[in-house]
Amino acid sequence: MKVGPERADAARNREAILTAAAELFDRADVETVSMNEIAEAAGVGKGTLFRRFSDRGSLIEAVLTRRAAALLRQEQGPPPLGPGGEPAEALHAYLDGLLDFVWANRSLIRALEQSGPNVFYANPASRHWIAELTRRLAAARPGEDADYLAHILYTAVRADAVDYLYTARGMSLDRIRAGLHALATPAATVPPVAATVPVPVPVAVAVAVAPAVTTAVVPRGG
Amino acid sequence: MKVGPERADAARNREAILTAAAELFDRADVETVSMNEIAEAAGVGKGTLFRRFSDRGSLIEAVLTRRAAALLRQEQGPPPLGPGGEPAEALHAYLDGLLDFVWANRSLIRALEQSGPNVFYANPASRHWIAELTRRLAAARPGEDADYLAHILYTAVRADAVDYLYTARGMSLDRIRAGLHALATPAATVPPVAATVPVPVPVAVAVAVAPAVTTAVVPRGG
DNA sequence: CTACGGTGTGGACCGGCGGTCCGCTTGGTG
DNA sequence: CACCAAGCGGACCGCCGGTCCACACCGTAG
Repeated sequence: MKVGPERADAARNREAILTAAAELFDRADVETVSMNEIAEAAGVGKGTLFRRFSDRGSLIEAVLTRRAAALLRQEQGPPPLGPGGEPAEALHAYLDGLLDFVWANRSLIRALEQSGPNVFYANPASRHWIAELTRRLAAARPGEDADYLAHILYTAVRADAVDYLYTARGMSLDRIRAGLHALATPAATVPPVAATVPVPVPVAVAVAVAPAVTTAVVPRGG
Repeated sequence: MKVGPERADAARNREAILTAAAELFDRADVETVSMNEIAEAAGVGKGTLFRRFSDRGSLIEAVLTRRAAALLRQEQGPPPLGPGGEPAEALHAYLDGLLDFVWANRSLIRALEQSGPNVFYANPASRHWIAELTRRLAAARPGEDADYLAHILYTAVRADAVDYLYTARGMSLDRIRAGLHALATPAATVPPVAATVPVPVPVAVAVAVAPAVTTAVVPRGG
């Protein structure tokens, strides 16, 4: 397993592939985008495509990981999204960040969800987010089953679920957000819940689709 | 479009296909079961298979619909699962029924979830269950966003989610059930929630996998 | 019981998929 | 510049879901 420097053409092709894949996946209906198309759009051969990304799933994961980087960076920034601050607020800010991320990347995430059993829950980014949710829930709602609740909250922001609620059921993103926050609010302190949008919606993350950016993919001599 | 009686051999083959498919799907990893295999296992040609079930998704749906019949029948029985009775109890009994059904048929439901975008939410049985959940939630928790909550509760019993919690996270079915009930409990009346299993677990449905049963498919020589 | 029409059958066949292979090209190095 | 491994690309593979059609067999009319 060579981890060393990548040849210039290889790095260039990796970029081309990731960019082309991201664009095609965003266009629509990820299921219908074939590896052939991606290779062609990226201007590389199929062999090259599969040399960089061993299979379909790992390509999708790579595209998504890059998108997730923005969110992960913010997690290490200042509160409320970053560590520290009041537990309940930290939890709600986190949920907002997650929902915004999912919303911005929903078609891609749907692709990931479809790409194999359990990859949605089992992939590293998800595990990180669930763990973080669990931590914040445990802080905000001691005495409850934080682990279970974290999984449910994370399930509640699954791309296909959110997409279905929005597209097929006509729920606004704000309504979904409000519901999510209500779900996360400790039973003890929950107000009557005004069924509208009482939540602050603070940080909002704004990962958006992002123009890919590269920022030194091959650090090499790190 | 002939809707009348099916020829004897056609009916026999339909049964054979449904039975074989159900068995293969239950064996493991639904994604890996091909239509070819099903046809072979059922002892029919591929043409026959596709004549009865226009595509993969509709075959899966047909198998599942048959399984769901048991649950739907109980819904029209006596309370708490059937109509009438105290709202909160009706809601919890319903969730139990749903969870048990999902548990008993999880591999099949996972197949359905994978068979296309939104088919999990959009198929008739799901819509029915979600609507029923909404009704019971609205009765048990007036003033809240019952529609959203119903979808979240239904999402919380998605086969892959439950399966992941059980298999990968080692949560017992009882723990999952307890979490589900806590989620459904109105904020106002929720006790400290003992993180263990305080729920009654009343009706339990017991749909199980059911040995398919045929009930006189090929009368012929009566 | 026989003749017959059309529904039902089955497996060869199809286009395209994800993935592999390998002879040729090209970037990096001394 | 010479060298050669890393990289490349597209022909190729096995198999998938799905289609097609010559033929079989069911059910009925006589």
